[in-house]
Formats: sequence, structure tokens, C-alpha cells
Amino acid sequence: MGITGLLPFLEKASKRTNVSQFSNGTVAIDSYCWLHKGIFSCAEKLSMGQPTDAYVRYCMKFINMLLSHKIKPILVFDGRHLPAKAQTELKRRESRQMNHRKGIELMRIGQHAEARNLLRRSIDVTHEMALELIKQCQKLNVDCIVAPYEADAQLAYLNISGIADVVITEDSDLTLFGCKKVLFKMDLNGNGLLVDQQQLHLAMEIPSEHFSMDDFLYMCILSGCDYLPSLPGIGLNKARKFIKINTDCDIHRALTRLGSYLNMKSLVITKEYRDSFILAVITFKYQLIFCPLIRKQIRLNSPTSDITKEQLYYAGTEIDPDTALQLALGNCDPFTLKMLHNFDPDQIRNEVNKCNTWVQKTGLSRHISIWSKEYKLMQNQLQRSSQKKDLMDWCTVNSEAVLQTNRLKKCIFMRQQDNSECEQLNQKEILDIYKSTNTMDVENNPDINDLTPSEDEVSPVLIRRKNQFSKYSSTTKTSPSLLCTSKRRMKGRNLMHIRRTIIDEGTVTESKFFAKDISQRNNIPINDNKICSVMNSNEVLVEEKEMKTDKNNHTNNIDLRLLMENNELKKDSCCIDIDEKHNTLFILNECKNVETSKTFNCDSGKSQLEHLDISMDGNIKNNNTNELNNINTSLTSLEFNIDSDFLVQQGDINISNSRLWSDTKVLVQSSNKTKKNKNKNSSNSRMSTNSKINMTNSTRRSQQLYSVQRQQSLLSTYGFEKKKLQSVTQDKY
DNA sequence: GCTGGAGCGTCGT
DNA sequence: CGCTCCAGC
Repeated sequence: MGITGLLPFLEKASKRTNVSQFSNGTVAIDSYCWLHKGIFSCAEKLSMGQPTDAYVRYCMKFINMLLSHKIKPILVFDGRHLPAKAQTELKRRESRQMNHRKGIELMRIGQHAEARNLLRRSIDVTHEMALELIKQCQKLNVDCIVAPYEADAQLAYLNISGIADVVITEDSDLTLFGCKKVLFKMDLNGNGLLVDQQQLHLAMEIPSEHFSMDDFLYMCILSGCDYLPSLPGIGLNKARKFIKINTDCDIHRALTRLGSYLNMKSLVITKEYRDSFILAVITFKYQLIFCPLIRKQIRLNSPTSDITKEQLYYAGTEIDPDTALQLALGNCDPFTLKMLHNFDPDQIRNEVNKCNTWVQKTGLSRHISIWSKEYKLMQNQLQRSSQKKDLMDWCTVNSEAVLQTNRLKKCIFMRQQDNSECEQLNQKEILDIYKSTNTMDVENNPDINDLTPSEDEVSPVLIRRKNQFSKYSSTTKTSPSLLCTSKRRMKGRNLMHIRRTIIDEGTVTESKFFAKDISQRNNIPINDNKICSVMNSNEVLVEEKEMKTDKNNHTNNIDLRLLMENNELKKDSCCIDIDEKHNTLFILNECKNVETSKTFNCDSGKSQLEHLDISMDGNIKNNNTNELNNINTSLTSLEFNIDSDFLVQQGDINISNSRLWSDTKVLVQSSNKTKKNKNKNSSNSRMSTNSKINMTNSTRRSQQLYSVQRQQSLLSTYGFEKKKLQSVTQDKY
């Protein structure tokens, strides 16, 4: 079913594109779509019970295409049926059985063409078929995951949590689950239709600042969805009209006015319909999914306290943890829970997982598996750093900035390159983070904590993002509604009216998001052999001790104090680029916006350090103090001479380590520019990453400069203001 | 102009 | 599962 006519309805929010734009990224695939189409090539054999692997070969063609674009595929499969869909599934099964009987009968009579047609319609994708594909994928180190219930919710989780950059499917429902990006109708060449959540307001004909995912969800449910048939005469257009007119944030109550708003006096909205509507909303928002990183069943979004267990029952119920894992791995039948396979991700050979390149000859995917402990580790690190906003792996403590790169390096391993659009919080989410008083506070909310994993194992989506749908952690007891949308709150409210946060340069302020772990505040080994530190005293000192390569044991000492002598390395703002081939150190002084270069000596052997960009945000402290205590210092690029595939640009690392800063880049763009411009920007960024090896140093530096400027403007945009000297008063802007 | 049901195609050779 | 067509309101 899906949402009838949703794809054409979303035309304004979609664009033709090729999957290659997600090169070096990760895609999550609704495997059912491929299997279902693949079955057509061998429907007769299957209906006759003859063995065939044609459908597996069909799916592998797509997978190989993705691998050839250096894309990591994650195949997602359906699990058990939701209670809400039990009726639908029953009807489908009956229909298939009917077609099968008729087909056999026609075949017997001799009407082969007609019989074939019916038999094709009688084939359903079984878990055994899925398992054949899963086994084939596991041979190639391609990740698979079986959802506890619907693949849709699982796919959305992978997308929202940042594990996958985009979802490939044919089912328009994915947008309702909150996916950021969905690629529909992808063909074997990789061409498809990309629907971007950030553009949904265009289809809704609502200004982006008033758009909320809740409204979009309500509209789609009203027009009829898998969990609730539509009221007679209500389609997407009527539903949109109602949502646009409605100002009542309690949708349960608002629905009573549906008839009068749409001039459909005969329309009767029963309480049963309104209750079912809320259940449908809950099923979309809080469906049970499996987090591969913590290996537990969790919910797509954290349920608010006003949602009862009875209501959550419709969104799926947990099973015991061991079975849940086996189900997710595809080892057992979702319905009978009978064991059919014995895949154990912990037995995967480490060398396959650790390696991060593609070996074309073997066709073996060398991506890090989501089931790998190492992937889990990296995600946790990323998440911890994200949580504390230790985004750049730099910190400034007691006049000493310490560079810690081992984490950064791991992040590079994990996300070789990020698609800049993929990881971004949208503008409203950022705003919500700053203005929200309770929903974001996952850790302090006992109700939510009950439903979320322990602190060590909190899923990325739960920590990094707040529930994208819920606007409040509602404490009202009026209805099971997902009550208020932010629409009303946003009305007439301009960013500039938000009370600004004063940044006090005199104290080290550690935000929940940007602070660094205390344990990390010392010299920390970059690698096994390297220690690198930056100290802020009267002059910036960048010191590199004991640079050794692993293989040849060459020592490469670079004392950057040299740079200070000619004032080339400014305290407040600089960028260093080491070109080892030419023994040259490039320096960009951002205050002067000039570049200088300096030759240095190094051993003839290969050093591991190939490119080091250090950027210090001068504007934050631009009133001057010679002290550098509070410089917002950030490592923006560190490239290792390992493999060309690892060469990561500053922009890429910004994203993998600093979701907020990189995200805000697009916030500014998207809020000020047209869709066309935005697309242009993103394609530029993709282009640059594809040709990153050929990229000139000056391009890198100019990007970096832009990055710093962007951060400053964003500080202002999001309500931060530098504290005025000798003034403690907080003024409203 | 919008809704909604019926009927068709999905692969591959 | 989506798409197209078309009758009906």
C-alpha cells in the first residue's frame, strides 16, 4: 500500500540523481524491493518448488554496482509482522493463495500465459529467499540486518543515526519514518529519484521555518497509510489543506474539525478514528528497531511519558536479547524463531574488517562491518566526542592545547569521506537543541532512560539527536497526543529574538556538546609512536616528538618553533600544511590572509604525517588578549600517508568529527539559498572529494578559511555572543 | 480538481 | 510496490 500518490506529491522535494554521489558513503537498502523484482525472473520455478538462485543474482548485480562506486551497502530485511498490519498481511496471504490455486488450474488447462501471470502474483518473498541473499552477501563481507519488524523503520534508524547516508527503496513510507534522504527507483546504472527531508516543506507548501515532520506525518496518515485507511474522500491534497489550516497542536482534538475545515459536512470523525490515528502515529514514530552497535532492540524514537505500554504494543514488542540478535543477524526465522543459519559476526576475520579499501579483483567488500567490534568502537568514540562536543579533538586547558589524533584517525578509518549533506542536522533541530528544555536531556530523563540502553551503550541516534518528531517531552495529561508541533511556537519568532548566550573569554566554558573529556587533557599519543602537542604560552608552540614510521623506523623531527621566529605562525590563526615530498611547510595566516611556505628538513624515509592543518579560530578572541587561553583551537585536517583512499579532506573530517560545525554550514546555505544553489554547492563538495587527491593545497586552505569564518558567523546566528570586556550584564539582543 | 478502484508491470532472453 | 487510466463526486 504505502501512501497512495506520495511520490508524485513529493515532486518538488525530489531530484533525479545518481547513487555515485554517495561514493565513499554508506547506503541502506530495502532488500525486499530487489528481491520482489528479482523473483519475477524465476517466478515459475519458485511456484513449482524448483531450486533457483536467479533472484539472488539479480540483487547481487545492484550490490556490485554499489561496490564499484565505493559505496558500502547495508541490506535490510523485514522481520515479524506488526499487529497493526496483521489484517493486511492476512489479506495478502489469502490473495496469493487464491492466485496460486488459479494459476495451477490454468496451467493444467493449458492457458500458460495466464497461468504464469497468476503464479507470479502468488509468490511472496520468504525468509528462506532472504537468507539465500544474506548468505551470499556475508561471503562478500556485505552487511545485512533483519529488522525486528518492518524494514522501513530499521532503514530509517540507520539513516537517522548516521550509519547510512541514504536509503534505497521503492516504498514512499520511508519518508514518514523520518529518513533524511531516500533514493527511489534506482536502476542498475544507479540513477534514481532522491527525496530530501529538508525539501519536504516545498511539497507541503509550508515555509521551511513552519514545517515540522509531525505535520508531514499527520498529512500522510490522513491520506491513508498501512496502519490506518483513509476517510472517504480524503487524499493527500485534502489532508494537506487541513494541515495547513489547522492551528491546534493537539492532533487528536484537531481532527474533530476536519469536516468543517474541508467543507465536507458529511464527514464523520469518530473517536475510534482519532484513537487509531494516534496509534498510527505511534507506530511510525516509536517502532521497534535493532541497533547493530549496541546489539539491542530499541525504539526509533524515545517514547514520551504520555505514551502507554498498550499503545506501544502496536509499534512492536521486544523479545529476549539473544533471540533478538539472532533475528537481526538473519540466523533465525522471524516468525517461528527457528534457527536456520549460524552467522557469527565476531568470527569474521579481523583483517577483512580492518582494511578499508576495495579490492576490485576479488570483488570482496572491505568496508568495516556494522557488526564489527571495531565499528562499534568508532561509533562510540564519535558519539562520545559528539556528545561532549569534543569535535575537533583539540582542547584548551590551562593555557595548553593538546592535540589528540588517535581518535581522529579512527574516525577517518570509519568514514573515509562523508557526504556533506548526509550528516547534517537541519536548522530546526539545531534551534531545538538550543531552546529545548527537556526533550534533549535524554540522560536526565528517567522515563526515557528506562527505555534506552545504559550510558556506555546509548545508541547514536538517542544521544546525538533528539527525537526529531517530538517537540516537547510532554508532561500534559490531556491526550496521548504527540501534542504540540513547533509550528505555533515558531510563529512570529525570529532567530534574532532569541536571548543570546554570552561567551566569556575569561573562563573556560565547556558546553555539554563542545567540552572535552577531562581524561584527555594531557599529551596523548597520536599513534603508537607519536606525540604531538600544541601549547599556548607567549607563543604558539607546535611540537612533534618522535615521529617514526612503523615500517622503517625513520625519525622525522619537525620543530615548528622555527616558524615563530618570522612571525609566520600566528598565535590566533594559522594553518599548517606539510608537503613532505618537497620538504615544505605551507602556512596560512588567516589574520593576514597570506600564505607563506617554509622548507624543513626531514629524513629521507617516509614519514607518516603527510598533511597537517591546524586552524585556530581567531575571531572568537579577536578583541585581542594576547593570551590564548580560550582560543577555540581545532584540528581540521590530518592526513596519513597510508593509502590514497584514506586521504581525507578537512571538510570530510569536519563532518565526521564535528557534526555541528559542518552541519551549520549547510544550515546557512539552505536557509539563505535556493534549492538550486544548494544542489550546486553539494555537487561541488562531492566533486572536490572525488578529486581530492588532485586538489591543490590552496583550495584546501581557502576551504579552511571559509570554515573558520563560517563558525564565527554561526556563533552569532545561533545566539552566541562574545562577552564584552568588563561587562557581566547579559543583554537581550 | 480530487479521490479511489481496477488493472498492469516488475525479469530476462 | 508504484503507475496509469478513468469513472464518479
